[in-house]
Amino acid sequence: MATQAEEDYIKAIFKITERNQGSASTNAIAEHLSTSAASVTDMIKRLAQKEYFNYERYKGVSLTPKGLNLATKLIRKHRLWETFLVENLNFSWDEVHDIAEQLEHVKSESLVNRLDDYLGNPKYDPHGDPIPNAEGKFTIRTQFSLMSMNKGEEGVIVGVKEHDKPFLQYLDRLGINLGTKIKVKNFIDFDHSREVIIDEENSTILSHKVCNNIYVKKNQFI
Amino acid sequence: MATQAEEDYIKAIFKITERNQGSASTNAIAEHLSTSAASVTDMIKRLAQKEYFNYERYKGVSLTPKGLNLATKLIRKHRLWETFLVENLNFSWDEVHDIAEQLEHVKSESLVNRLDDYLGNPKYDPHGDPIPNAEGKFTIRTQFSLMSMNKGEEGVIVGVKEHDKPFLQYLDRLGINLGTKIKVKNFIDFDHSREVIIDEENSTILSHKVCNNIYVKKNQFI
DNA sequence: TTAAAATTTTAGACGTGTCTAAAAATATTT
DNA sequence: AAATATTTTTAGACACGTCTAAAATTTTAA
Repeated sequence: MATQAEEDYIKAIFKITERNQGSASTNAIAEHLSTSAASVTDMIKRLAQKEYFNYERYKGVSLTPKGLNLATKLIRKHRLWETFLVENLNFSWDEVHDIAEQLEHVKSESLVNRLDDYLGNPKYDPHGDPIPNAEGKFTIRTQFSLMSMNKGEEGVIVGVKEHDKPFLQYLDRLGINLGTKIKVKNFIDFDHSREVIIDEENSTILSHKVCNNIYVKKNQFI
Repeated sequence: MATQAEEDYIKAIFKITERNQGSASTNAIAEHLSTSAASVTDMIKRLAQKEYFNYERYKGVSLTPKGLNLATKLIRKHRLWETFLVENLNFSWDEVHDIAEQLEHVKSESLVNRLDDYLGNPKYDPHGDPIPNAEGKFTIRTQFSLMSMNKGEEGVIVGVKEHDKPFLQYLDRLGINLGTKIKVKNFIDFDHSREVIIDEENSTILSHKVCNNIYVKKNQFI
């Protein structure tokens, strides 16, 4: 049974290799976990011995099937708890990360499966991220960054890339949530920002960085 | 912020001093936590320094107000989570202890308070134990052990002393739960067991030990 | 292609929480 | 009150997870 620290490493490597396919570098892991590269090397060696990682000196690490399996379970738990916190306990989407980070380490297969049922087997969490089912499979939705939309196009917000608290609070203030309708009104070439219309009402400017962090589903009618 | 291990010690001392008022002995703590007396001494010294305990060599330990405050919070969390597991996720009362033991270490004031509200601010958990409120106060009910009832008397089950899994499962098989009506039909003097009538239907024999572990409220009409 | 920069690993140390074996203190018996 | 038994503490060790400083390796730049 993996310790909490071990689980944190496994999740970190999952998150890192999720995007830049391949292997996670020592430095990337250290940054992700706010620890030193030396600690990461130590830990990696232990976990490689426990067969969670493929590891070769100076070459970074990737998850073995065993590691991937555990990572998926952790992601499942994390996202189900986030859903519970938002849907049932009325937390807002920027408050749930740290609590779910603790709850995901609670060990009980039946707990997570009953929670899943209690929530109605949701497919996406409050940030729009897919929730793996009990077999570890999850639904991938065709989604695009808001940046990739053309002038005049319309879409619905389905997720965010960063779960950074101030970022989510900023979106809240703009009235942007999952399910919010959004239309690109204008490109501002100078700084690559966009003028958008939110829910067919307010017009506002979203920076290049913000647009890159918002996922939309195009041409969807509610 | 107390670690998980520290919290376990604080709760153990609370539980021990709850009954035999006064102080908890090193050995009692060791047994409660399934560890060695030497480890307990080590740990006690650290925690006394952190002002959770009053401690004097060879004299046992008791909780300071600071320690009592933390213990009460842990009890509150434990019992609220047990209630959630039974009421919302349909666990039975013998399955919830180990899971709640993990959940009680999750640190978030707002989580526990929102959970409390979500559950409708329950006063008692699924074992009939009182749940401290946000201020640490809890309702003590006038309750008696089943053993103290006279022949012919009637009462309602309001709690159990031991939370031992096989014991709770045994009660389940007999149809005994919180709220179950029970009437003492006969004393069996030979072994101090009792013949009782459960919910005005089945008659059965309960041993001296079992009767001592069941709490009833007498003369209560539903 | 060699030097400089960045990354990664090793070495050695530390705090937490645990252990066993032995010593010290307390409690119980006789 | 002395001997014995029990409880508690100390001493010394170890695994986990962390750290800093220095060495080794790889990558980048000149």
